Amino acid sequence: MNEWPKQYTANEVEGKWMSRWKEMGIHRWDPVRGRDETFVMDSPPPTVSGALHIGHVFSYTHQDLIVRQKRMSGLNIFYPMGWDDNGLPTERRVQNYFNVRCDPYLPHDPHYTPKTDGKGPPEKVSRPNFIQLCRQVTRSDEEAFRRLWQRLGLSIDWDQEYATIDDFSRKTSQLSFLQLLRDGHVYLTETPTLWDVDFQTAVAQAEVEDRMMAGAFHNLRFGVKEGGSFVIATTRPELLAACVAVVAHPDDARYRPLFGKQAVTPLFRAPVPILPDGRADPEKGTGILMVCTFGDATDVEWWRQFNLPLRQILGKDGRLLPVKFGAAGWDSLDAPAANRFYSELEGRNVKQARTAIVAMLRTPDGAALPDLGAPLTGEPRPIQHSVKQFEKGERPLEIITARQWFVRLLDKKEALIQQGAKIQWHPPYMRARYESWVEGLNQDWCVSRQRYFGVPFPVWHPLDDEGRPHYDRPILPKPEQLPVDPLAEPAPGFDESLRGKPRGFIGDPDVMDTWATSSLTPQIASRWAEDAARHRKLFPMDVRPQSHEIIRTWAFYTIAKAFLHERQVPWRHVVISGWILDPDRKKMSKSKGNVVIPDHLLEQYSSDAVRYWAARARLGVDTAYDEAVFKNGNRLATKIFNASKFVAGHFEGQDLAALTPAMVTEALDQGLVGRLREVVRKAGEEFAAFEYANALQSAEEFFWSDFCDNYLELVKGRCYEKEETAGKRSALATLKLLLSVQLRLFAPYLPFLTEEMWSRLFAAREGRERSIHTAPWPTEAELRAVAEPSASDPYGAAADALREIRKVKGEAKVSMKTPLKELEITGNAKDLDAVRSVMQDLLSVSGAPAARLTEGKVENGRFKIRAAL
RNA sequence: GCGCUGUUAGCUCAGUGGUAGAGCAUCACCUUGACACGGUGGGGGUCAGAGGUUCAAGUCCUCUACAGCGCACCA
Repeated sequence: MNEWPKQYTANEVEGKWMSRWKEMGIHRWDPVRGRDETFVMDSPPPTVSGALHIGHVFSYTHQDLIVRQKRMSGLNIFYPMGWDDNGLPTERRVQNYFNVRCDPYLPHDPHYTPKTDGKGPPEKVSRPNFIQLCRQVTRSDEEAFRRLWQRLGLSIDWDQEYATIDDFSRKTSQLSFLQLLRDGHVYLTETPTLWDVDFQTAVAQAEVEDRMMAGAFHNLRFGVKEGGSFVIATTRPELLAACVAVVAHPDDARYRPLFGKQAVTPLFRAPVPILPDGRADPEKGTGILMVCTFGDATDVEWWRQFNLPLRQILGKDGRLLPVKFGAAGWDSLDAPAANRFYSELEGRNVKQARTAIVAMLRTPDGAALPDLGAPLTGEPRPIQHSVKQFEKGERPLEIITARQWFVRLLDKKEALIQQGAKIQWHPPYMRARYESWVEGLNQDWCVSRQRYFGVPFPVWHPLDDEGRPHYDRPILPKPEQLPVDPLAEPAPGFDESLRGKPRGFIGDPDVMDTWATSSLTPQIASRWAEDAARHRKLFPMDVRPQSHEIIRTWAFYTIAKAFLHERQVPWRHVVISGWILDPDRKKMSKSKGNVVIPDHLLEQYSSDAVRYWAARARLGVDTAYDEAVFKNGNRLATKIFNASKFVAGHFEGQDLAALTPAMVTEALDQGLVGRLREVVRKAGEEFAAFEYANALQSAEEFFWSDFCDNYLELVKGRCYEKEETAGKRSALATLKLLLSVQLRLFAPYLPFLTEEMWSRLFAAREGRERSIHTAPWPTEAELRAVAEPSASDPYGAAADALREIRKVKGEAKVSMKTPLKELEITGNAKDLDAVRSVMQDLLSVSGAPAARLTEGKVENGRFKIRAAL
């Protein structure tokens, strides 16, 4: 037997095992075994360009706990790892890192190398060069994650690694798109779209966040063409030139006489209809409002409902476009004046335009009709109101008309809620979040992004004789051609020279929403796009672990895709990890600047200790970041090490194989095995419900209090006997069984320490038991090999009596080792029988030469002890 | 506005109708035979508040307060 060190040195041990496990191949999925004996985890591909932080450690540990317990239960584990690398976070990181901006109109420079000084205005680089930089950055970011996962001991099958931008993921994503297009679930249309003016891309409803912002009501006097005036209230005066109608509530007596007449806007003197509609709130503002193209979602509704003209004044860069009043669609009663006013706004961004237009609205010559006075009546009244923003953006979203690809979901809300109900959510109440999200959907899924580092749409558009694209006749690749890049490869049947030429083609310029690919992680991992048999073996998957803020994105889109493609749920269970809160109970996030970087923690406290901290958090429950819990983890590891060392010491010179459950003949030993059986039963049940924290708690309670504090002390006397008595053999056989079972109970949580102990004590050369992580998860049956004690609860009796004896010694302020001179135990007949069955151990631990047992009534507790020192 | 979750010891949390718990912190005591990264014992709680159901409520129901989150609204 190897020499046991005085202390456990986690860093050394942890470094050793990760590479050993790799050599042993114990994390590998076996493609031969059937679905029924396979456990499939749809592990989240982290956004690699995001900061690594303790939250990652937290939630990925949760998955690993589940996976490790299932592996020990004999299941064939499929635990892949992907990297989510495409999309805006990476682009943004590349822009900052290299100080570059993508200019898609620049030609590819094959000899491009990025500058390193990063000073001055950003360098413009071509799309292929930009993508190349993105790939370069993500490669090194992935490496950082990979290192951390390995250090943390995640039992990932690295043969199943993927990245959401790699060839196969692009193929999968494009194939999914083509199938949805074929089945009529996808359409291309020019429509008002939520638009981020900084990133200059469309975004989907799921990426929109409502944020409270300061704004102001501006009261503007409109004229009535037939005579008179009224005052509207708006928070967006800069959109006045885009006004296409005025709306008030049909029952509003103040404005009823105006319906059917024409309003005239200030400054631009555009005649617009005055319309009645129930959505106008008489209580709000002045009760009458202007409809612009487009200030908000209701504007879009009115625009559609009343078939209003489009006056787009906001450009994709968020600046006001050049427009000409007096031209078709831009009616004005005084076009020269309108154009003079507008020239003050053109080219300005929203904020600048607002300042400029408010100044003009203060002058009487801006009046809609002569003699109405300055259009701005009163001062703007500041308000706080919620404004839609891109979750990654800083300026409010605009609504801009653009051609976009959509996945049709609004007509499937009911079905998608049904799908959600077929999945078991842990904790169950998280399903409510999914449902309220689906119920609140008000747009189809906009999947096109006007960006660069993403999966391209596998689509070309034919050009007519004049070189105009026909968007209703897309040219599509054959599935076997995928992945394709329509901007780099010619459309099927065309020569590259016809790109952009009349009767030629253009490639669709957009890339897909990152979620369009991430929502296919089950299909990517199962290789749905090329291996139907493998897909059937892995899909639907068993568990999707994720955090709750992405229920509306990742969970929702994945459920939607699985439904659209196969009318299936993607997984049977969703397990939701909580958040990490900083000590002030604020969510830990990069933007708040309160994140904790995990590397030094793993050094300082060991991976096992950090995993222990993560394991104590129940699903869905937010957890305060508390280093005291890491220390607790270390204490547990140390205690297990020391207990194992003690047991190992008594195994010296013993034939371990000969210590069988049949040798457990002592009542104390049998009684304790019975208790552990309860712990094993509970742990199994808890794990079945993914409640690993509760399983840990019972194992820990048993280990610390029953095994270490009580049993080891009670049994020491027998262990140290010189002779090979039946009592000693019973003790050793019990220690072997109890320690083996307990190490296995702790193995998912403390994989390094338990493997080290297992390798010293129990590891076999071959088969499942060569590693604790493939060794069988403890079962009640295994512990039933030990006979039941004849007395009732002998261990409990011994523990209770011991507590009383310790109390006596404690009150006398003497060492627990001080022997008792006399001992009398009073209790009822049944309990005294139990005491009698463990008497040898009780005398040994108390140091009493003998004990008198007296039958009698006891006030509190089971026994009354009278002891003399 | 609608909804979900929570409120238990100084702190972090467990407790799923039957005598209020754990770890940390705190106090006192115990050091050579696994472990001072330890052991033993103690102090500390009208379980947010009010009502109700029940033989019995931290636990079930109703309302209220506070906190966090989700959804919706956004002139």
